[in-house]
Amino acid sequence: MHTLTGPAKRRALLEELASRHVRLTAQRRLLLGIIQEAERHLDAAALLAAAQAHDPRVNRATVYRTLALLKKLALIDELDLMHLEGEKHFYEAKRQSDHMHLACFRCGKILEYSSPTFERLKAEIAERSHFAISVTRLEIGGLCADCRAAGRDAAATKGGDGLKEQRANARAGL
Amino acid sequence: MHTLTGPAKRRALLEELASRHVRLTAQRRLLLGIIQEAERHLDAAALLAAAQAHDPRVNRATVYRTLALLKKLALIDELDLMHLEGEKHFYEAKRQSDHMHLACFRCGKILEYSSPTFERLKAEIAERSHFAISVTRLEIGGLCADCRAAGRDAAATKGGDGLKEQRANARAGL
DNA sequence: CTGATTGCAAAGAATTTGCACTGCT
DNA sequence: AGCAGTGCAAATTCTTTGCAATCAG
Repeated sequence: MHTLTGPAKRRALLEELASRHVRLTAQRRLLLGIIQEAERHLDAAALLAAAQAHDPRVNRATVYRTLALLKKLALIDELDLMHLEGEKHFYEAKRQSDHMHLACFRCGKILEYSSPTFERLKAEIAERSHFAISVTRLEIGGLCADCRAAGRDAAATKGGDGLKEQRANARAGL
Repeated sequence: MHTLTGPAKRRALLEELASRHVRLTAQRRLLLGIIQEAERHLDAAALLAAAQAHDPRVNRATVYRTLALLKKLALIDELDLMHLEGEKHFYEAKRQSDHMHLACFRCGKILEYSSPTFERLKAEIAERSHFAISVTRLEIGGLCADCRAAGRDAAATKGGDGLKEQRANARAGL
C-alpha cells in the first residue's frame, strides 16, 4: 500500500496535465507533487498546510480548485473514509487498479485492499446494468484485526470506546 | 428496488427500538415512519420537511439527532451518493442484504444493485484482512444506460452536460 | 419523578464564490 | 496580448451544540 515511486510518478502526473494542455502554474506543480509523494490520505486542509510549508502564498481556494480539476480529469479519487473524523474529503492519486478502504472505527486506521473479485464485480455490474462505470468508491467500516483483539480484552474490563464510536455516541446523545 | 412492505416494516423498526429500550417520542415515531415509507433516498432536509408536514414543531436538530441514533443502532445506512448534488448525506433503512448505488453523473438517477459477488467479496475481505466488517458503502459513478445513448447523440451536436458534470466543471472553473 | 429528549438559536466545519489582480503560453 | 489561474474575504451549505423547557417510562 502507498507504494510510491517518487519522481517517476510525479513526472507522470505533470506530463499528463501538460499533454492535456492544462496550464502548469507553480501552485499546481507544488500541489501535484505533494499529492503524489503523500504517504497518507490528504484532506484539503492538510494539503494546504503542506503546500504552505513550501510557499506560504498558496491559497485555500487554489487547493480546492486544483482538487476539483484533478478529480474532473480523473487523476485523483475522492474518499470519505467513512467520515471517521468529520465530513472532510480525502484524496489520493489514481492507480492502475481500484482498491477499497477499510476504516477501523476504533483506532481510525485505514487499510487498503484490492482484489480480482472487485474487478469481477465491476464487470458484472457494467454488463448487467448497462452502466458505464467511471468512478467507484468502496468503503468498509468495522474493526481491524488489532482492535478486535483489543476490544475483546477491553470489553472484559471497561468497554472499549474508539474514535468513531465516541463521535457517534456524542451525536446520539449517549 | 425500494420494495417497501409498508406497515410491516414500520412496526419492525419501532419494535426494534422498543426492544432496545430506546425512548419512543412522538418525533421519533414520525421520523421512523417517514424513513421506512420513503420511496427515495432522503437527506436530512427532506426528512425534516416531510416530518414538518405532519407536525410543524419537529425541529432540525431532532432530525439530525435521530439520524445519528439510528445510524449508531445500525438501523439505517448513510449514503453519499457520489455527492451528486452537494455534500449532504442520504439515508435508507437497512435491508437484509447490502446493495450498492449506481449514480448517473448526467441525469442524477440512482440505481440500486445487489449481487452475490459483492457478498463473496465481503467474505473474502473479512477472511483475508481479519477485519470485522460492520458497514459497507459501495458507490459507483458513471453513466446510466439511457444517458450513454443520449450522450452519444448529444455529443454529435452540442456535447452533453449533466448534473454532476456541470457542478464539476464549475468547480474546476471550466 | 427524573433523566432522556426536544426546540431554539447561535456556532461550527468544510467548501465555494465574486472580483480584481497576476502570470502562463 | 489575452484569457486562465490566483488570492482574498465574504458567503453558502450542511451539521452540531448549549441550555432551558418538556416528556416518556
